[in-house]
Amino acid sequence: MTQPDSLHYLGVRDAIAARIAGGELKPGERLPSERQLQVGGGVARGTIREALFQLEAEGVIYRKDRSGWYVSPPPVVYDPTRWEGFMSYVEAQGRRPTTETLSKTEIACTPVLAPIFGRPVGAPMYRIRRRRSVDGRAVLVETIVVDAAMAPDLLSHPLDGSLTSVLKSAYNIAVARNRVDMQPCALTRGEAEALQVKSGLPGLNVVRTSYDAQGRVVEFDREYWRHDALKISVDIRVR
Amino acid sequence: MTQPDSLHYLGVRDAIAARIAGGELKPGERLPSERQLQVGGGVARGTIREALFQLEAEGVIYRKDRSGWYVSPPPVVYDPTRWEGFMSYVEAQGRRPTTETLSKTEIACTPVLAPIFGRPVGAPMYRIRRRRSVDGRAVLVETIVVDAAMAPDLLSHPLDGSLTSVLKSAYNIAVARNRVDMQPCALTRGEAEALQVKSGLPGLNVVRTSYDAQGRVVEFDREYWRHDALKISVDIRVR
DNA sequence: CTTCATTTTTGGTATAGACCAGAAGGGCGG
DNA sequence: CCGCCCTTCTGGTCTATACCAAAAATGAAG
Repeated sequence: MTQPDSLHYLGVRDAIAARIAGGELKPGERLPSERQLQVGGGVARGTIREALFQLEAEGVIYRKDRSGWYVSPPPVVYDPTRWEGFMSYVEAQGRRPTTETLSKTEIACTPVLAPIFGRPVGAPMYRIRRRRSVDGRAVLVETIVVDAAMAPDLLSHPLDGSLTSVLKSAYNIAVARNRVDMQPCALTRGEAEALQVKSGLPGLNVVRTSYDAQGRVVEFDREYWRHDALKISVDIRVR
Repeated sequence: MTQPDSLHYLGVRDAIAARIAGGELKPGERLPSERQLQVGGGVARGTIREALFQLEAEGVIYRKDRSGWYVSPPPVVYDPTRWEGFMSYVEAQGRRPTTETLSKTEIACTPVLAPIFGRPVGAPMYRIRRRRSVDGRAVLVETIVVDAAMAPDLLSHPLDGSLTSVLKSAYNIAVARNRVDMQPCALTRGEAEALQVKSGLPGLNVVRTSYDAQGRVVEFDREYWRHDALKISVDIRVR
């Protein structure tokens, strides 16, 4: 798989990357349109797009559907072992976090959820869907499930902040253990729509299960992140 | 960004995905060629490729340059907080790990490495480049740097196994702390070539810094993973 | 000023055709 | 049997064109 350095789209890619690295185009700024990038220099739009796709995979640029290509802001650093919640760690990095609650409903425990929570199928659960943004750009959508028996009337509390602190202050439920799974994925229909990206774009699937001191599942959370919005950082002392 | 379900390439994608999910095509098996997938049903090769790219992003299939598309094997689970080394945790999952040493050289400490190791620029260091595979498929390339003063004559030891255990048994150096950073990236020229993938494909960049009990940097390791080869899993007790 | 409808621009999808370099396979000669 | 060459197949790149739907810009009307 040797590469001859002479591929057309790689040249286009590097030219654009240079303009970004050189500060000519700043984070959040819009790139010239694909047709403008052709300039007339005998390059097909498909070739321009190939270059843009590469930069997108690198996290250098992102797109808004039918609006244009934009320079990506720096990613948020996330340490799964330190659990302060989205709002505080984004703020700690000098960024502006926001949360929107997309829906909150009471559901019946499904066959998938039952073994996770150790509760019978049909038991009442709360499901909360939220979208979280950094500096106005949506970076993740999440679906949280909580056992209704542990936190009755949860949905009447404010849900646009830290759910963990609501559970602690209103129900005296403390998280003692966290299990986090992460895997690259493609964003499908539902998540892509909520993140306002094209379906099929790469993303990161983060599944977090929180347990209390008795080992009961407090919170089951599935998050879909934009692949370019996150940087994972873990610092551990070996026992 | 509503999507009308009627897009041609999504239909093609789902048809192929169904054949894989249905067991007609098994992990490691080769898909029919792009031109064969056109069948004559009035679909352009570009549309077929669009569908294949999506499945690739999802980790369902992967490609070998100019050879064909293949069904992906399941990913390896990796827990950055548990540090047994590549060989043992891959084996523990019933897979066959292999390591090749691509190069091993003594280098002078660079301006980038100097502050990491707390050593002057020009100090002798060892640099080891390795490629690691699972069941015969290359999944990562890594570049390890070790301070030569801490592990004199390191390069004469066998390097195709666990480096950590070599450091421990031969030099009595134990890792007390690990720092791991992970970020989605695009695989560039060098890594892509070593992994035998096309340059620009998405990957995961893992940077691990290991410290001993005195806080000295024992090992600085930069890994580039295929994006579809890895699943990250962390389990932590909250203090 | 705001509001609403229209036009323009933009990226998204799709077709068709072309050529290339590398992989794979077959056959030939040793 | 092995090794080498040549052909075939395959994905990789690129051009050119076309049409669509959504976003953005524009302009008219209130």
